Amino acid sequence: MSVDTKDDRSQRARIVKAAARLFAERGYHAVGMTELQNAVQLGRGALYHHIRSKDDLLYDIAREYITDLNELAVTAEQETDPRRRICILGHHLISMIASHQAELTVCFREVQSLTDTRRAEVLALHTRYERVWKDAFIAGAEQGLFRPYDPVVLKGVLGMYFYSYLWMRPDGSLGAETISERFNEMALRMLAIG
Amino acid sequence: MSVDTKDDRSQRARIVKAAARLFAERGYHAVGMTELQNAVQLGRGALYHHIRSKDDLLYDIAREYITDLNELAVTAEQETDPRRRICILGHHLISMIASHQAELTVCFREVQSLTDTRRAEVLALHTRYERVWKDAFIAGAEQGLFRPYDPVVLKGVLGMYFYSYLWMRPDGSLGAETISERFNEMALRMLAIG
DNA sequence: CGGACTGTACCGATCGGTCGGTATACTACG
DNA sequence: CGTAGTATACCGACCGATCGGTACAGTCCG
Repeated sequence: MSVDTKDDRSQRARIVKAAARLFAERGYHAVGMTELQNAVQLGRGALYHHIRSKDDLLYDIAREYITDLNELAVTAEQETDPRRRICILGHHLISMIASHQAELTVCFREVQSLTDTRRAEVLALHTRYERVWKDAFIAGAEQGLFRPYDPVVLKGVLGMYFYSYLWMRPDGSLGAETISERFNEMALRMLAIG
Repeated sequence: MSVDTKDDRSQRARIVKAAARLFAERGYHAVGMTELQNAVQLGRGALYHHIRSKDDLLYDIAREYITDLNELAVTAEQETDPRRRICILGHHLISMIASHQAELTVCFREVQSLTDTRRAEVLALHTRYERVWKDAFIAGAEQGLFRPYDPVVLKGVLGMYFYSYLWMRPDGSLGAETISERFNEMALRMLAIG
């Protein structure tokens, strides 16, 4: 595994990464394959040697990162204390956004550009992820720790976290740790009784 | 002024409305002028008799609604109590999203598709709007009503409100009044001291 | 040699936008 | 009155450019 490895996998990874950045910056439909080919310094034929289609690129990005989020969520579900579970979920979410902002932006914002069946599949993964949060809210309510479950509260809390992909800056003065700590504290305030 | 008025202004309004809906549903670059012309049942020439360009359409929508939001914000600034000012801002914002969801979606999500100068202009209006919220947070902090001003709290609160354009449904069981009341209550919790 | 990798020339389709021309209604003028 | 003139609203054919994707020949390397 030398640094100048040029095998298929690493080239493909380069392409996917560049595509995620471009799609996040300007939107899937606004980015042409010529732009992508220039970004990775490859000819048209070489580009299509590594990928099947533009849509596949979007699909791979959108599916991979919501899947990762779901896998992290599964580990969070092992935490029995609803308050701590919320904090773990929040921490994972903000960390993912901070470390893969472009990919998560594509994952959240460009789902609509997928073909119908693929969009449905990816949206199901999004729903599953939200479900984990919802379950934590309900568990906390049943244990008398949180206010009774309210979908508006769920949407409000998720909005606070999700929206961060739009303003967070990797080189910003605010680190992911700081943000997730404050957001977690605010989420618990929103859920508190009384 | 009969109901079947076909003058320039009303036709143009029909076009802008249809464009906002299409842009919100599928994204600016994904919508072709042929689609728009079919949506308003007009030929290509007639369409361009009423508008100058596709970009102008996007510009008009994005600028008009963030301007409206700013105008409402100005009236909110007359309220001296920071807590009530927040509630007024939240109420206006949620009401606007509920009553003009497609237009606000375009206003928030499709700014990136504007040309550079226009995007800068519209983003400045967004910044101005956020500034009104920020000022309310700072005023509350100075009066000892809110925690010290924290940009993360500001982003969190705004995220909660803004994100609603993605999930709110005009025919949903949740009315704009319910949502804004709960969001306002949560915003005040987030800002409370201690 | 053979196969992985690459660049280039090219494909049909579609893009946003323009063109010349038509139908209709209102106004002006003899 | 009739009719010529003007403005508005509209149509559909058409424009050059660009779209995503393919064909194919050449190169490099084990």
